[in-house]
Amino acid sequence: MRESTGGTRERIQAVALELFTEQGYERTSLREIAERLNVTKAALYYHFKSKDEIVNSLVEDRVQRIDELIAWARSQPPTRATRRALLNKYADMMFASEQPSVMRFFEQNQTVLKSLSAGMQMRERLLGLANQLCQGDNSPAAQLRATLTLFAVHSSWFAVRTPHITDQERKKIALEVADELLAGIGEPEPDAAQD
Amino acid sequence: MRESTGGTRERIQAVALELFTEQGYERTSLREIAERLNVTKAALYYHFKSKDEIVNSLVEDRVQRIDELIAWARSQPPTRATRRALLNKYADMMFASEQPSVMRFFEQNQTVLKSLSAGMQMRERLLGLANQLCQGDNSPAAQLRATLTLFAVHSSWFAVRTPHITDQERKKIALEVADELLAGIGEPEPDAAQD
DNA sequence: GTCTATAAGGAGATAGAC
DNA sequence: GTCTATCTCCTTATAGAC
Repeated sequence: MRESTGGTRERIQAVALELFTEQGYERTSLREIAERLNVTKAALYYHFKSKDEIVNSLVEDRVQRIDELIAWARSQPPTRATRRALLNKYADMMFASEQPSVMRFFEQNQTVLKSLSAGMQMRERLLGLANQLCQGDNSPAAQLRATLTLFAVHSSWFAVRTPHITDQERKKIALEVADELLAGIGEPEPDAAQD
Repeated sequence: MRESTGGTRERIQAVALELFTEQGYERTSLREIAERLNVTKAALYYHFKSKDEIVNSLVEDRVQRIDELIAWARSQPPTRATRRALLNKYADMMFASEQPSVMRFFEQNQTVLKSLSAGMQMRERLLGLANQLCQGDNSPAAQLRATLTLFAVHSSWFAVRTPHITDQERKKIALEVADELLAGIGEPEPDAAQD
C-alpha cells in the first residue's frame, strides 16, 4: 500500500514495458519514459534505483509463478498427462491479464536480458520448464518438442494473423498444436517390475 | 576481388556478428569491435560507412537467397510435398557454412532490428516463408504450424542440449519434428473436377 | 588502408531545493 | 514525490595526416 498519489510506480512500469517491447530495452531511454509520463527523469529515480531495476520489477513475480509451476511438475510423475497439465497451466498464466506483454518483451530482448539479472532468471525458468516438459525422455527430439510447445504458446500472438481472433481462440489453437508435439515425447517404462 | 590486405572487411563482419549475437547490437560498440581486431574505430569507417551498414552487409545475401526460395515455392503447387521441399531447402541453407550464426543473431536482436532496414527485410522474408509454408490452408492453426516449423530449424541449436551432437543430427531432428507439424496443414481440394 | 584527434550528442545517474 | 541542474562517461561519426 504505497500508492499515495495514484500509482506512479505502476504507470512507470506500464510505459516502460510498452516501450521496451516496441523499441527494445537499449533503445528506450529514461528520458523517453519520463516524457511520456510528463515527469522528469529524476522522478523515475525516486521509484527505481536504476533502469535495470525497472525490468527486475517487471519480471519478478512472473519468475515466482513459473517457479511454483515447476515445483508442482516435479511433484508429479513424468507422464504425458503431467506434461499436458503443466503446459495448460502455463498457457493459462500467459494468457491471463497482461502477462503476454511481458513474455513478448522477453522474447524480443533476449540478448540484452542475458546481461541483466532479471533476464537470466527468466532464461533459467524457461529452460526449467522445457526440461520438465520432456522429463522421462531425454532424447534430442523430445527436447526440441518441449521447447517448441513453449514457443507455440508464446508465438500464438504474432504467428496467427487471422483478424478478429480472440485470445481464447489463440490459446486453444496453441494448445492443440502443442498437444500434438507433446504426444511425441515418450514416457519411461512403468518400472518393469510387474508380475 | 577487393582483398588487397587480407580481407579486413570480412574480419570485421565476422567479429561484429559474433559480438552482436553474444551481447546484442546496441551493447556492442565500434570501439569494442576495433579493439578485437587491433585496429582503430576510424579504420572500420573506411570499410563501412555506419554501424547499421555492417548489419546490412551481414543480412544482404541471406535475404536474397530466401527470396529465391520463396520465388521457387510460388512456382510450385501448394501441396504438402512442396512445403516439405521448401523447408528442406531452407534447412540446408541454414545449416550451411556459418549461416546459423546469422539467424541466431537475427532471432536474438529482433526488436533492435525492427528499426534497421536490414531487420525489416529479414522480417518480411521470414513472414513470406511462413506464408508459403501454409499456402492452401489459411486457418489459424496452419499459420501457427508454419511458424513453428521455421522455429524448429532455428532453435535446434539451443533447444537440443545433448552433448556431442553433430549439425547433421540436429538438422535431421529438426526436420522430423517439422514434418509432423507440416502434416497437419491441409491441402486445397484438387479442384473438384474429377469424374 | 590505417592512424590521431576531436566534434557533437545522449546516456544513466546524483545532489539538493521545494 | 517531483523538480532543476549538473556530472561523468561513452557513443557514433568525421577531418585530415601518414
